Amino acid sequence: MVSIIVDYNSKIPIYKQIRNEIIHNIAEGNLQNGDELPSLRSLAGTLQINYHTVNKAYGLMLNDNIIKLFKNKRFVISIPDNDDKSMASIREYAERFIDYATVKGLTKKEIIDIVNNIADQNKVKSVKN
Amino acid sequence: MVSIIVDYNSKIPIYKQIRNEIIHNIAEGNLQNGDELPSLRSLAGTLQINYHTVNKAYGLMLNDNIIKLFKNKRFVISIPDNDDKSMASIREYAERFIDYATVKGLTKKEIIDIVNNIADQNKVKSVKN
DNA sequence: CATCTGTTATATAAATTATAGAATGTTATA
DNA sequence: TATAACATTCTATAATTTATATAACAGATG
Repeated sequence: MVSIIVDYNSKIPIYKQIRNEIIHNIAEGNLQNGDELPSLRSLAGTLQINYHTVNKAYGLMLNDNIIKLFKNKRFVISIPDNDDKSMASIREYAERFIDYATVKGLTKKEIIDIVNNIADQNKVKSVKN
Repeated sequence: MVSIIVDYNSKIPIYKQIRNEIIHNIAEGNLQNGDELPSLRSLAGTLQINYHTVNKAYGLMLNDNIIKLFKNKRFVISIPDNDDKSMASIREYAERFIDYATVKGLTKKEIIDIVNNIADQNKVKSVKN
């Protein structure tokens, strides 16, 4: 069940929220390689926003090797197997989270528990392909 | 060894970078409860930026219960023991990281390894106070 | 062909980010 | 007490980012 929810009053720009929501749907297994995304205009209509805002969100994911644009003008989830470029981003996300949790006094066990808890809700592979 | 490094060309605003750097220093154990932060003007001078920008960074941390202002004079690291409000933020950071890592095909073990790796560089408590 | 699609261009408006200066009041200290 | 150092508040400005709006264009689809 794919759902894209945006908070129009959030401090996070809408186009970033859209990207986050789609990534979350992929992580949960609701979207996977080969699945088509809604067209710019249709998603814009659903969310009641301008389609350039959707285009900006898709642009982020194009640049991040998460989706591709096919000749038939459809955006499709397409994540390459080896994407070394992304490791730096992953570590940055991780550091931001762990630094903050550490500062707030969480123990290592508590941090790992949170990770396990969230990962278990995702379609995380248990082994490599 | 406290170090605050900002990238003036980053897409991340300077005031957020300052906050991130200070949080990183606390997580690493280079700064701890009771330590004084540089004055607005002195840090602004060091970083060659306007002191209002530093003020905005400190404002984020005041709002986030990481520092306090003593007697209208000095900003001091001051992190309360129980701060339930922060748990939501911590989980948001965690979700962003784990979603992205999941999408990029990392296994649960690999994700935990990254967490362990980063946590070991921090002064993470092994047990609660 | 008519429609839907993404692309590109231009334009506008609001909000955010960053800098700047000045006035004010507090604290510390010499 | 006088001074310096400090944070606070206010106003102002400029650049950038965010979001919307409209239009024209070309490829794909039915």
